[in-house]
Amino acid sequence: MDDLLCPPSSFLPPTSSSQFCTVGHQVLEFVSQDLPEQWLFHDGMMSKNVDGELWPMGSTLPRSPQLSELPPPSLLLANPQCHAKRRGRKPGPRSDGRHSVGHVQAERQRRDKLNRRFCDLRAVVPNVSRMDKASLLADAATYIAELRSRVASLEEETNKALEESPTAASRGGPASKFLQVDETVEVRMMGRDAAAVV
Amino acid sequence: MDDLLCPPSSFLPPTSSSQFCTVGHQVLEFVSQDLPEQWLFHDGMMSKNVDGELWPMGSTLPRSPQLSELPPPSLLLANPQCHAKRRGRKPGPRSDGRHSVGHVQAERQRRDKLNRRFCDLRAVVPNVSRMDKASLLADAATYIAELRSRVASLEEETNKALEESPTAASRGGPASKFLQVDETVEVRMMGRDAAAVV
DNA sequence: GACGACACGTGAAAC
DNA sequence: TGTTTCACGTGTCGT
Repeated sequence: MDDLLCPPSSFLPPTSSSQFCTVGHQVLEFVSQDLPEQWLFHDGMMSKNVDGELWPMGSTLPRSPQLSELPPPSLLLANPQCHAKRRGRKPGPRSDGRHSVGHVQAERQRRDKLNRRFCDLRAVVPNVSRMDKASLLADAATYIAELRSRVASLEEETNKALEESPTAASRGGPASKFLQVDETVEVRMMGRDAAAVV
Repeated sequence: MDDLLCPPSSFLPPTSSSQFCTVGHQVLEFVSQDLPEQWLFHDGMMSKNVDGELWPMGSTLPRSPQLSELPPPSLLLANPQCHAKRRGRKPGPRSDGRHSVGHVQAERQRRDKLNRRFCDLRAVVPNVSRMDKASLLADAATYIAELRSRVASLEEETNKALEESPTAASRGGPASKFLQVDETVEVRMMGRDAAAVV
């Protein structure tokens, strides 16, 4: 049942490892190489309607139909970036409406809002070393610090270059981007035998 | 016993609300203005030893003494940034060693590792609009995009200024090479954790 | 009391 | 095997 939501074309051999050898630059390359978890672009509301279909012994939670309205399967097949292999717990067989019916829904909504934010944070951070949430946060922090230091050095260099030739700023160049390679090469290991230049 | 870990000087009036007005810019100002939650710098291992002391009906979990070794109280008083008001659930009255004794510890360790990462992500992101985790992630993503666009514009400006006056490049800079970013950078592995750009 | 945000313990999958 | 990461439901606290 799981394979219906995640088409087999996006499935990978279980021997993952050692992909994306020299892909690097810093231009936000797409990250659709492996997908070990659900860390991909959250196209719309996707990770909402997972129970009742994914898990065979689904919970009988009365999900509100205007919120968890699952898209037609054609649209589902067009977007192979749902969570490939679910890791967590099953949606529990609870739902005895004792005193927390909408609470579990609200918590679920909050949870996958947070997961969406994780997804699009991962979309803007290159070189995410591992796929954990913790590593993503650490890489985001180091990337922000690195970007900030690069901005500082570039500002300093721009000031020096501009006081060298004050007329340079008013010209229109052919917009060829350059990347300063000293002091910010920073080869980062992505696995056992792969690296990426940031 | 609780007050020893969290000194009363860091306690807040219960009427929190409306902090972090316009503090921002982007220069990594310190964020020690209000502390509505535990989003502060995680000085060392602090959020580990919280149960059994904070909650009156604490769990009787046998925490390993070499991991949750709390620092001397003098160091604790010097750093008043523990979590002020705990929000979550109590550490459950379980701990019946049926089949998951170290599992709850491992999960707890993972949880506050993630919280530490949240803390030091929050340390490098300015303008954190609200104190939620979700807002922090969203602000981090937008801040990364903003920093990146600023780097791009600064690089373009630097290049224009440098190709206007080519004597600036041969100035006293320490071998500042420039590398065009459109062509592939070939990283060659020299060992297990070393690489060379050729 | 309802809503929002967190942390907790726990089952289950991946490594 | 054991370790690690994740999602789930739930209790609790503060608006």
